[in-house]
Amino acid sequence: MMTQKPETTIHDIAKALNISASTVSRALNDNPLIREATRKKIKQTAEEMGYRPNVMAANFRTKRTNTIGVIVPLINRHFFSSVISGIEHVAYQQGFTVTISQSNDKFEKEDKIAHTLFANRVDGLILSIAMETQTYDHLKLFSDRNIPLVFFDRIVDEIEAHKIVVDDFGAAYRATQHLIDQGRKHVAMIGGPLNLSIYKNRQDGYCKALKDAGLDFDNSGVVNNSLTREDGVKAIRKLMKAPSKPDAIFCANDTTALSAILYLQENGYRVPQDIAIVGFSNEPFSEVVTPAISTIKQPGFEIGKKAAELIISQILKKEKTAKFETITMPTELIIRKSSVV
Amino acid sequence: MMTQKPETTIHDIAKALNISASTVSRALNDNPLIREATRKKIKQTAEEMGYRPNVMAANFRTKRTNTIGVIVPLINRHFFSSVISGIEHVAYQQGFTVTISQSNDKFEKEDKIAHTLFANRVDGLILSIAMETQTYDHLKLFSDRNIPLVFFDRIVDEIEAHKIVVDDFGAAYRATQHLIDQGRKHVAMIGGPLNLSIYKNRQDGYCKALKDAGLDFDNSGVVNNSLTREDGVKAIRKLMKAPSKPDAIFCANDTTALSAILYLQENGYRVPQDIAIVGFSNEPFSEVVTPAISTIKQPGFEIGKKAAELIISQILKKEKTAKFETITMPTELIIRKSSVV
DNA sequence: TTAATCAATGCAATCGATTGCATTTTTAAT
DNA sequence: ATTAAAAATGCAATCGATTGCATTGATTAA
Repeated sequence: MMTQKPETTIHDIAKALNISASTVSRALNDNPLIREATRKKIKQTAEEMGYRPNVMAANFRTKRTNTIGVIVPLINRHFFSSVISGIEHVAYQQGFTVTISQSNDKFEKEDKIAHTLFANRVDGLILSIAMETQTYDHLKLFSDRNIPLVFFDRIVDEIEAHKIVVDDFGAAYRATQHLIDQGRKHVAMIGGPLNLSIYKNRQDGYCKALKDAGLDFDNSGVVNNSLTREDGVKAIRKLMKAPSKPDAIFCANDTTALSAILYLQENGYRVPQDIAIVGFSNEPFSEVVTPAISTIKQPGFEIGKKAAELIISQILKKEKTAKFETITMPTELIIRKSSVV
Repeated sequence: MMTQKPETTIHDIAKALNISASTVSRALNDNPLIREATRKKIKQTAEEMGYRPNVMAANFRTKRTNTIGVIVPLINRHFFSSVISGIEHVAYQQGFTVTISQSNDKFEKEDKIAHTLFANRVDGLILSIAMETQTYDHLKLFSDRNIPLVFFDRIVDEIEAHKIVVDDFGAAYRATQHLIDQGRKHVAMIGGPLNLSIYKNRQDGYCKALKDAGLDFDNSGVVNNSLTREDGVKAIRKLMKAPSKPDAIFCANDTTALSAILYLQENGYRVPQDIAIVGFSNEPFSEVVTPAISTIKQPGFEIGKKAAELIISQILKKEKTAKFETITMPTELIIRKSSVV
């Protein structure tokens, strides 16, 4: 079999042209110190010799990897994969590489991944924390050493960093208000774990809307769970067994909204006539279910783009003085059949 | 502000313990040459000194990155994100990092990404090629240098490598046969670009099923396009304008199946009564649309796991002699309402 | 023409871990 | 106790690109 031909290095090029390796290095990096003619000749020779820069050597020397780490709860989830897609889009344009991991909503895995990415010297980290996560030492690892950090969606208040969120409170408020506008009096809610601010905010928005409308807020009208398809079924079952049945439900995601709709239909209720439903996130299925699910659209791709832009600008600028900002991306209440008779 | 405290290196540890750096290095890597007691002491000191290995230095020296590159057409696509999820799952267990890029189905981007990943010295590459891709020099880059390569789904016949596919031919055959079993006589097809073998195979399976059933194969009964939602609408419109209207349609993906269903419903046709539909891929929405779409389920997560296993085993074993195999993963025809009256 | 200035290029150290080979220490056997 | 064998550790080169500083060559002003 063929033996690996050894890679050509800048030293080989230098030798071939009878110049020094430093000049070659500078020329290839378009350093203005090098004369145009020299640069041209060097680049041409490099081309001819099939030179491929050894990125690892450069990274090692410069202490930069041009790599952005990303941790999401689950890659295989429309919102998150959209965000990743946006991140990758921007990162690629700027010459960065994106390394992706999923926490599976487990703290332990998130912790290990963070350490791995740290050890791999990613230039920055973009993440949305796991449902389980309640302590943040693994993230302080980054912030303590001034490695840029950007949170999106599921953010951490305790750590100073750029954060990208949507106006969960406002969106939930408008969703609930919309249900009330439809004449509903008993608006229940299926909510997520309250240690995550997004779910807390959605719930607060829901409560505020009820209060502002002068509707009684009855605690039994809210069920919190982890928002899976199965948990959704348990939740809707519980809600329908309560003494005062709801005539509308605001769900903290579309998955549980779907659970609710299917359960209700199977049990002889009509959606939206008997019970109106609004979800959150605008999953691809929401548009095509019958009835189509009214929901809050979150701009996943844009969030990803913004996150990448923020982290790259932090990576590139030396000044670590930057004020950290929390950016709120716009949402849109999409009204479909599930909430309007 | 605080100044960056310099990282501790193995030399620092060596100095602290008055031993050599090589011993430290070996101890930390659990090299059996080092005595148990020594190892223990070293590890403890490393811990105390807050030692963090410089992965870049190690990578540079060992010429391995423990990184697997992945290129998919679009991250934000259920099948692909499922595969990625599977890849990440296995890679993580084995201590590998996964770098992900999307080609957006553009050859040019795929080409650039491949070069970037190559320059970054990924230990292996897993990919599903872009619709546009017709030449493979950017992939030979890897195969020529014995860098493991695994194709999945959209494979390349011209390059020797492990390949993971599903039995597109058989699945399409069964899907078509299923439609014929329902008494349909004019089964049309919405197909993909034929330069991709998966679409070629699906089309061949469809044709074979028609022939075996003694049904006339009428060329006007097939429309090929790039299988987007919009193209699906164009395709179904074209099919319905043809002189002999179909009474069933096999679609090469669920997206176009959905296009067809929505178009037909808007235009007064009943699905499945007037026209039966079968899709391909089992997208999340397919189950919940009305009517639910009959489709072929592809095990994305499993494909990802298998791909990762294959590439890692290649990376770890020195022998480059391995016979390349093409693994066919099982599919399942899921019969739902869209094809059965 | 000569010194002074600026533009190009070269020298050599450096980044931190790994590893083949040499050397020392320990263990076992006589 | 002595030596051979085995086990543990150390030495020093190495990976390839980068970069501060030194040096050379070219240009300009006096």
